[in-house]
Amino acid sequence: MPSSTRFAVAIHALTVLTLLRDRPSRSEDLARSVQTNPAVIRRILGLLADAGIVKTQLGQGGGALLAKEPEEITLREIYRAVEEPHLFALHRSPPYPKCYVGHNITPVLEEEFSRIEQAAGAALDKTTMADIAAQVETTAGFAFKGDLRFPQPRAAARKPA
Amino acid sequence: MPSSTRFAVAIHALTVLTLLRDRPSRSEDLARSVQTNPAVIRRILGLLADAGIVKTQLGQGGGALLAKEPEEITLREIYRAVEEPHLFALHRSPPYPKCYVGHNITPVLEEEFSRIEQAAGAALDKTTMADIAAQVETTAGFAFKGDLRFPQPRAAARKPA
DNA sequence: CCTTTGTGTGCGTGATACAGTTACACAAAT
DNA sequence: ATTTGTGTAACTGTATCACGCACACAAAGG
Repeated sequence: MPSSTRFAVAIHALTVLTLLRDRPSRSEDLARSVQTNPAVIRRILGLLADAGIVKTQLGQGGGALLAKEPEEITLREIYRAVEEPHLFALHRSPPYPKCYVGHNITPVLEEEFSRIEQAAGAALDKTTMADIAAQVETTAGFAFKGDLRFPQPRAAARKPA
Repeated sequence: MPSSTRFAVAIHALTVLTLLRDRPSRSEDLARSVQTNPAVIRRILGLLADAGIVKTQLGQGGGALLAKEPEEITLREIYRAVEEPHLFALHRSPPYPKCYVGHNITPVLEEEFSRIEQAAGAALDKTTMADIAAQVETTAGFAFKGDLRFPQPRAAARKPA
């Protein structure tokens, strides 16, 4: 298991953005859905923005939006944007060069790991954010109607006090 | 990148065992080739032994041996023996259940991650320790002749003092 | 212009996983 | 009985995270 949960959080946030389409999402609202701190969301959104996947609007009424169509955002792009590139680690310190194996194992491992990462990458390429959003709707059992049902949509729509 | 280098170290050690065939390898010698501490090697060998990949002989002249043929040891088995099972992590704490996305995203992520791990697993299954050993010999440019050329093969074969 | 809203970011904290290291009990061979 | 080598426990240092606070800056709207 990787130490980082950024990939899962990024997909979660992007799912919200996909469902809300043109309505900007604030980091505070995304954080509530993910159950984390707004700063964590902002950092991940920053990585996604660097990759051209999302864009953000400052100020009142602002927030994050998708920068391209959900059909064009693959899981591979997201992974590359928020996680370390390698799935497998090599030795911490280089192996003993005077040993037959130590001297020759590294390029073999690199080639082998690269081959497996390519296979995983191909699998990641098969799914887009449009697919994820559709799967979420299927899991929910009913189509998304524009309301995430956050408890406090902003201030208090139901709390007159 | 995963935090652990156990997979790479395990493949390295098993390559030595494959090349040496029936000669037991001591954790001290494996540690020198990998450039680490013998206890680290013993821990990893312990995991590989639990998985039935290696066996060890105690006492003088002892060490580690393969428990099965190199052609029957796949990278997938090795990975499973020494690493955490999951390539991707879910949220640290569960998402907000009252949110449409938070309530439904987890099973979608699990299914998607499982699909990708299967693809990686299939790629890992394609390579055996026999393949790795052969690739190391190719990289070396000459076949292994039974001598790893550790500097101090035990005591001192070349150091008369 | 000034207040409100919201992002971007730097810094400190605590938790966790890992490699590395030492030490020691136990098993096997001679 | 001595030597050799494994298995394992305990401890350390280090890196990576998520987390959370705080504050500067940008944009919108009165």
